[in-house]
Parts: sequence; C-alpha cells; structure tokens
Amino acid sequence: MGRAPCCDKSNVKRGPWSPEEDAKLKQFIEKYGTAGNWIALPQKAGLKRCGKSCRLRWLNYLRPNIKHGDFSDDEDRVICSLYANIGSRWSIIAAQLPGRTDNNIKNYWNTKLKKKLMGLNNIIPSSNYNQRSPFFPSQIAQPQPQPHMISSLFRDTSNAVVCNNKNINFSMGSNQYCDYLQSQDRLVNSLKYCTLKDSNNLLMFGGTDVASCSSSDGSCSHQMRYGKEINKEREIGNCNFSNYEETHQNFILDYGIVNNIISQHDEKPNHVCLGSNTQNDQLRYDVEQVKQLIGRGSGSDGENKSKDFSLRGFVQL
DNA sequence: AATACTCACAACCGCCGGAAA
DNA sequence: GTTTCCGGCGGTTGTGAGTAT
Repeated sequence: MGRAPCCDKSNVKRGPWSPEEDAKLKQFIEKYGTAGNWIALPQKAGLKRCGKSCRLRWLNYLRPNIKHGDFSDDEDRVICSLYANIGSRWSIIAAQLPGRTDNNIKNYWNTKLKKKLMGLNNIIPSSNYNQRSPFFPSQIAQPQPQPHMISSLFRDTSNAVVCNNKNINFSMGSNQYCDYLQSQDRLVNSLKYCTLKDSNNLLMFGGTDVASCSSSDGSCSHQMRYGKEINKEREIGNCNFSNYEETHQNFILDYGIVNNIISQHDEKPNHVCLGSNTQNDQLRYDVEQVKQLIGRGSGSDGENKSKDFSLRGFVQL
C-alpha cells in the first residue's frame, strides 16, 4: 500500500512565498506554535500551503535568529572540516553553526565553497580513492574535493574541530588518511563493535564480537578479540579501545597495530576493508596506498608517525 | 534594448525512521 | 506485529536577479 500524499496538491499554492503568507505563518506560529502538527497547521493559519512547505519556510527563513548573508572564514572552516569527516550530513553540520540552516549550508557548499576548494587545490582526483566516499557520489561524475585537500587546507588552524551531535563526536586527527577514514561514519559505528579478522586476503574492521571491562580508576577499555574462527575468517591480532572520559568513550586505534598485523600475517592482505561482513557493505582500501599515505605524513621519525597515524574518535554513550 | 546565459538560493520531492494507533 | 502518519533529511528543481553578448 502506497503512502497517502501529505496534502491535496491540486488545492495548495506552490512556489515563492508572498510577504502576506510569511506574515500569516509567522503570526500564527508565534501565537499558537505548531501544536506538534505541521500538516494541520496551514488550514488553521488560513494558508493554502502544504504543511511541509510551511515547515520549511519557517525553519529556513522565518524562524528567529536565522542568519542571512555571507559566511565567515570560521564558518567555512567548520563546514569543510565537518564535510571531510561526515560528508553531506547537512543537519549535523548546521547544528554546529548557530543561525545557519541545513538548506543554507547545502546551497552554500554546492554553489560556492566546493568551487572555492577545487580552485584552491586545482587537483584532479585520483581514481585510486574509494569511490564510495562522500567525495565521490556515484551519481556525480564531476570531480569533488577530497578529504585530504580539505584537511591540508585547514590542518594548521583547526586540528581539533569537534562535531557534536546526539550520536557521535569526532575529534579530527591530523593524518590525511585518518581524516579520510573518519569521513566514513560507518567506520566509527563499526569501531564500537570492532573485531579484526581476515578473509580472502582482506584485513577487515567490523563485526559484532566485542567484550568490555572497566578498571578501578574509572577508565574503560574495550578489547577486541580476533583469535577464533568466525565463519571462514581467522583471528589475527588484538586491539584496545581505552581512556573512558565522562560520558564519552574515547577510542584510539593506533595504526601501528594494523601495520603489525599486516606484517605478521603469513598471507599479506592486499586491501584494508572497513565495514560489516557483507561484500556490499564494505569499504576497501589498497594496502599499498595506505602505506604510501603513511609515508606522506608529517612525521619523519617513528614517534611522530605513531602519533600521526593513530585513529581517534569519541563515541557518545 | 533585447536576449541568452549564469548563479544563488528558495522551494519541492521522495524516502526513511520513529511514534502512535 | 502491522499499518499509518508525521517530521526530518538530503538531493534536485525552479525561479528570479544579475551579467554577458
């Protein structure tokens, strides 16, 4: 059974809102609120508009404290940083910019910021990058800014941009590849239930096998085991989440651990794979590419490398 | 001055998830 | 457990102003 339309489309006005309609809507909402029902609102307010249209008009234009006009450099920076991390999740990005709406930011990105970044970088994206990145929507053939372009632009000044939302907080790492990995929120989700295992020459992150423990000082570590057979996959290593902080679980997955596993493994994996077990829900990264990116990191000695290539994040409990 | 083109932004559409019935 | 409804979201389209020819 199909869904009923939200309104009688033949009987509602469409297109730009007139000042009179704006005034009616604003007056009604200021007096009565939405009463928790946008669909019924237009009739009560005497508007020949779809409820959804009223909602959008209010949220994107009429609502108090909406900022109109140019975006500041700081706002640009936040948008770019968050886009590099989480992709086109405009509502989450908008939550970090008071007065800006998701629609506003989306339009700004599509019409100005994206072009600005592409102009600054002047780089044609390599086909080696994962095509399922938010920077390579499959439907869009035109080149998109890549995470490392964005992070390299803003690295020095916004190394610790934090994205707050009800589910996930990110703390940006400084490494290009880790920035890129963090842009896949599924990675963060899978890290919550992380197992490492190998299958068909792939090193995989993801799955559901997780055990947790707490220490006396309040810290918490989640140990991931991958020492047993899981379907056809063998266990190949160990990894810890550590440093429980207040309401957040802070995880650090040191890239050295991954490297260790790769080097100890008798059949060298040729891909790093993130996501669940099904082939359709995985993100694959070429191991050689990963190594190359490590080599391009800012740290030249071992200590810095280890610091640079850890993967950091906060998962709100 | 008229027309074509570009750009920015408002508005719409369809899908999805959660809550209620 | 299933269906229905609604709000929210992201992608896309429409519109009008500004600019180029």
